[in-house]
Amino acid sequence: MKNDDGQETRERIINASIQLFSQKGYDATTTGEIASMAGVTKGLIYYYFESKEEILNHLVDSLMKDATTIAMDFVHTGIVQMIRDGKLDIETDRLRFIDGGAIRDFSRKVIDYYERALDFVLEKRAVIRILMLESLKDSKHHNDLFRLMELTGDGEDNPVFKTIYEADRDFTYSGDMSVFKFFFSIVPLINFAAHYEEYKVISSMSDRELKDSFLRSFKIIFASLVSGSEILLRNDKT
Amino acid sequence: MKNDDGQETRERIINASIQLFSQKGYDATTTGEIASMAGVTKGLIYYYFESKEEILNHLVDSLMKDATTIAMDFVHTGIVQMIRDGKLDIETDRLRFIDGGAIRDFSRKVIDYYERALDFVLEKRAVIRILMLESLKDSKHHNDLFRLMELTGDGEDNPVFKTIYEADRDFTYSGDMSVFKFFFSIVPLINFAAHYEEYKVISSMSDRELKDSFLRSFKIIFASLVSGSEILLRNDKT
Amino acid sequence: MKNDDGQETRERIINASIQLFSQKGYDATTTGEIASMAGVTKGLIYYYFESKEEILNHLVDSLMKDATTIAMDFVHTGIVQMIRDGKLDIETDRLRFIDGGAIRDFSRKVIDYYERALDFVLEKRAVIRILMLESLKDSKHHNDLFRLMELTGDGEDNPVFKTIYEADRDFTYSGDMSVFKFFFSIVPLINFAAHYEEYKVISSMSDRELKDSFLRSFKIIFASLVSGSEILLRNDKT
Amino acid sequence: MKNDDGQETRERIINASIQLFSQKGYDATTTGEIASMAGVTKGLIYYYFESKEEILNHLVDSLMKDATTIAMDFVHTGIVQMIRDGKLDIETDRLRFIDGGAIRDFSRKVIDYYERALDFVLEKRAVIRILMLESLKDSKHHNDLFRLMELTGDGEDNPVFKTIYEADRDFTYSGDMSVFKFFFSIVPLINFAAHYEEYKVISSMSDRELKDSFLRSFKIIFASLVSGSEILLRNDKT
DNA sequence: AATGAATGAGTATTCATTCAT
DNA sequence: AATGAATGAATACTCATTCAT
Repeated sequence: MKNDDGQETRERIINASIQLFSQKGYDATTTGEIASMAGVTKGLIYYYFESKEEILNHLVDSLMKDATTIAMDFVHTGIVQMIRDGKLDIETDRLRFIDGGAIRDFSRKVIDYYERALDFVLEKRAVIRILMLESLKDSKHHNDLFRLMELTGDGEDNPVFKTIYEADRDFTYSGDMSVFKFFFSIVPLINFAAHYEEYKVISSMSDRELKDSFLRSFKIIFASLVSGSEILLRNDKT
Repeated sequence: MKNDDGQETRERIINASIQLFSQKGYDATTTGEIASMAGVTKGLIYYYFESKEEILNHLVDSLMKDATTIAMDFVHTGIVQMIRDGKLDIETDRLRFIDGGAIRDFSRKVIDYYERALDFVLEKRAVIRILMLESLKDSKHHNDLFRLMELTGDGEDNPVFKTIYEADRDFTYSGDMSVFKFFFSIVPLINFAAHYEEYKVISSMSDRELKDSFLRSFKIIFASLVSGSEILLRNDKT
Repeated sequence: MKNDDGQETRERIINASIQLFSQKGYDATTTGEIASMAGVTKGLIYYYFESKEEILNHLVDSLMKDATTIAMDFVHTGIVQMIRDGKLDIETDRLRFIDGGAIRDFSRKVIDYYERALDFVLEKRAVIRILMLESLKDSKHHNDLFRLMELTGDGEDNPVFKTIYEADRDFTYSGDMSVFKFFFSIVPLINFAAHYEEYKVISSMSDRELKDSFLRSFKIIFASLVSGSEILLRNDKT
Repeated sequence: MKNDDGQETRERIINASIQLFSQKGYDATTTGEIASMAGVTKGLIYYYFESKEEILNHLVDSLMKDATTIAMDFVHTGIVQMIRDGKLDIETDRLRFIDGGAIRDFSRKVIDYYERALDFVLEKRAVIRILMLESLKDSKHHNDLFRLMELTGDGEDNPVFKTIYEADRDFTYSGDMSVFKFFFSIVPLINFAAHYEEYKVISSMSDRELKDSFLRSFKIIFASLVSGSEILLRNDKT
């Protein structure tokens, strides 16, 4: 198959890989299958990519890059801006707001952000599956799921943190906050996307209903964190 | 290596498989690796199992069986007993309790159950990882993760449901309740187990601290469902 | 070893397979042996054929196709033509000729055909061996030997029969005729080819002598069927 | 399965082997299949036989022994006796009889012998198949089919020959006679037995009809050899 | 850009055979 | 006589990758 536009061929290889990797897993997918689904010869794959693994890396890295962009945007328009406006102050293990209006403002921003993130992971759900599969294995992408968390977290080396860090040097999350955020916020989001198709079938809901239902659940969760003028996770036994 | 008790050999094959499948995934694990880790010859594997896949099936099926036992136990000592005692009534989309004492009673039972489930998934975390990996693929075990959910759910054909159903014919969960329970209760639990080792490393917590932190998060979540004399998921926008 | 014309490589695989299958039998031949005799790698065999069995199928099917062509040719230039010329009439269990000249004419054609068939099976004797081996087994080719017989026989579904059938609707062979034709005409021919090499050694004859001797035997057999103005197999006890 | 009479167990192994070897061929039959069909463990087979090949050897050797007995009997009661009685003289390329009565006598004996041989090969048809399969391969039993022919033939080393040889030192068959006897007498007989089941199906004849039909064919063949006071195969072109 | 022939190391599985009990 | 666990070499087949054109 001759093609003037090499980019389109490359796209076809990528899309075939996404579909196959997300269905059968990386290991169980053969280059032959990718080739035939993409409508190219096996040899041609090696013109565009150095190896099968390089295709995987490309997929995951692209996803991580897009995710970073979204997270960065939230941090900037949300947290950093509120700090600069004097509406928010980050203490050792909690975020302190100037008043009830600031909390409502922040809450809206967080929920908006979560909704945007939800749209993103649903759109990219095939790659999300691949990421989940690979993050469970001893692979190069073993830690990518955690890197997603750290995107809004407290690692020295991630760009989002650096942004926050520069805005307020005292920022740090408590351990509880981190656990909560990861396992009851990011993990549900990622898993919702990863298992979307199958869950939709067994739930008999429409796309709209399902998405709304999931967001309602998140709001309940989130509301449970907001109390009075604080967002907190107390270290004393509740 | 001769061995009178073939069962021990079989166990060694199973344990090696658990370790390898959970580390590298089923597809990337070779029978040669299983054999050498189990200290047996490749041929012997096929004396005990019909195929590599049959080993996987065995692992997953065992896990599902154990999980069912735990869930059944909770339903019996928790829900069914309270209904029989007249302390709990199950309505269309909520559980209604006779008084505050009944709620505290029930809450304790749920949290105890979650803790027991947590101990279980942590102990079996290697197999949980395998289950997660396989449930993401188009495999025989594609739906096993959902079957875990349905264990305390409302399918006509699962043993736990049948038990509840006999106790109260009107029982049913709302769609929201199901989404919440799956994505913000089971999914975090499963993922906590699956990513336990790696999370522990990056969190720098001890086993005890980590487990307690996770349970505290769950309690917050759970508390947000309890209100007055009801446990509910409201269908109106919150 | 690169080769522009893949067909030549394919031929080498086919020829090696013929040699090995006919010597050791299909089951006892390994793909490794085929590869090394053909001077290719094991993997390449699977580039040209889907499986070892597909090679076998190809060999046998080719032989059957060639045999069909030869049989068809005989039917056309022999039987059908004589019927059209009014020299031959086919009755229920015998062929009736118009006169002695017609019989001599027909006899010459049958013997010529048998000689051509003999040349064919001798040339293809390696594949004939394979066919015999497989037709003795519960394999896909279990009935191919009989299909050879039916090529000039009376099945509704074979092309030769259809040709004759169109020429004379009353045509049918008696059971005796069929037994005779198969076991004392086709079977000797096929076995002559299949055991040719070994028989030649123990008989100490040259190719020419052996072939002539075999044909003389056939002529005696054939002559015993021709009597008066008929070719027949009587149903009364001889 | 415990068994007091080891012989019966041995028989079960033999019978299972006959059935399986004749259906799938020696190479494609596994010791596991033999064991399960015989109702014994794999290990036990090696108590009774040194190897899988030894089972095959046993089957074929038994058949050859029985066949030899039948052939010997014919030679004694047929040929040798007639020679001793002065009714038959064996010349270079023909058998010369004293008169028409001697021919009828001899013919009856030959046909009786063929009929007995037919009963024998039909009874042993499973082993005959195995013999045919093996005689087509480069195996230990490569020449066993020819050894069957030589049983009434002219090899220095076979017991039947020795008997005839001692009765008349001038005995020898012409090449033609040998070709005829092998390919149009023994080969049809053996093939009739080997393909019996399948041929029966496609011919729609009963056992009785089929056997009679085959014998009638043989009689026609045989009659064509008997002419005047001689049984001959002429070396001049017929 | 694209093809398709070719490679070779690897993979699950099989199987005749052994052997301690 | 009989079992069943164990072996290890072999087997059909796969697949990521290379490369000349």
